[in-house]
Amino acid sequence: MSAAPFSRRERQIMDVLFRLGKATAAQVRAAIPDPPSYSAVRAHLRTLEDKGHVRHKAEELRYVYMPAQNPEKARRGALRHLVDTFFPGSPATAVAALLSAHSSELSGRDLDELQTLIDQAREEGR
Amino acid sequence: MSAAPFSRRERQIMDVLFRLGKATAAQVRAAIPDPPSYSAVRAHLRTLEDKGHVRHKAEELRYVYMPAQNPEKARRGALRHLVDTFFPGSPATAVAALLSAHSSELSGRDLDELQTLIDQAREEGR
DNA sequence: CCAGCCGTGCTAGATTTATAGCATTAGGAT
DNA sequence: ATCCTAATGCTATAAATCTAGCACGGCTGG
Repeated sequence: MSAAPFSRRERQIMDVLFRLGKATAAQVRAAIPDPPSYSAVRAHLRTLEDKGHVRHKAEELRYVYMPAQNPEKARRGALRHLVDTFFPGSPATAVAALLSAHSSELSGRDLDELQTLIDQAREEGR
Repeated sequence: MSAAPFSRRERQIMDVLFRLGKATAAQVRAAIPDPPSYSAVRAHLRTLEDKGHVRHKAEELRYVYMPAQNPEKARRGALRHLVDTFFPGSPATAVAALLSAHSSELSGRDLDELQTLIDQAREEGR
């Protein structure tokens, strides 16, 4: 369990990897707002790999790094953590906040799908 | 901008404060899974206060700490960060994931409110 | 009164994180 | 073949985090 927490830089790097899916050391560095040296990024990637949070493949003479954990699982964990700390006990508020923050970016099709989910929830809750 | 990053412990402590709203040093310590010494928690709270992330009130002879930032703003920031890193470019997926993860905990009234939000989004998107 | 119990402030030290620089290897071009 | 570029592995050191312990002050009960 223990959810091995990350240091500041490690957290930044893991976030980049989750966002990009996979990336070289240089790409990771480029995606960090206040980037440290290339060397430092590589060192962090190595230690993250040692700890089992990241893995790499050799690709075109380069190393391409990616999160070791199943992305879906990581997403669920992040969601749960966020709901627990910022919307404790009221997931509905979380959904509402998320929805209203992005309402203008949602397509009609998106809204249809959400509609379906809500209808399903009503079915279950009956 | 720069989103002043926290160290591992600082992050843990801030999360507890957001979850509880306000808490004494002892309560913060109790809420941390693998707690450091009471002294260490106090030291962290002090440095967090120096940096302006936390403030305290004297209450019943004790210090009660709370986040300095507007909780609503912090929530919005956390949501945006999560969507950006785990659901880049597809907020709809994020909403869907959140919704299906908690569908069983939502009351009929909750669902009504979400319904309203979706309807509003349709209006706007027209 | 005064001893014991909280609570705080502070400082010094251990531990972890973060960084840079150097050595080495592989490929591609001249 | 040899040089140049671009990548990796490693190690030493700088910087920040994390921690514990001690000193002090105020309340409270005997």
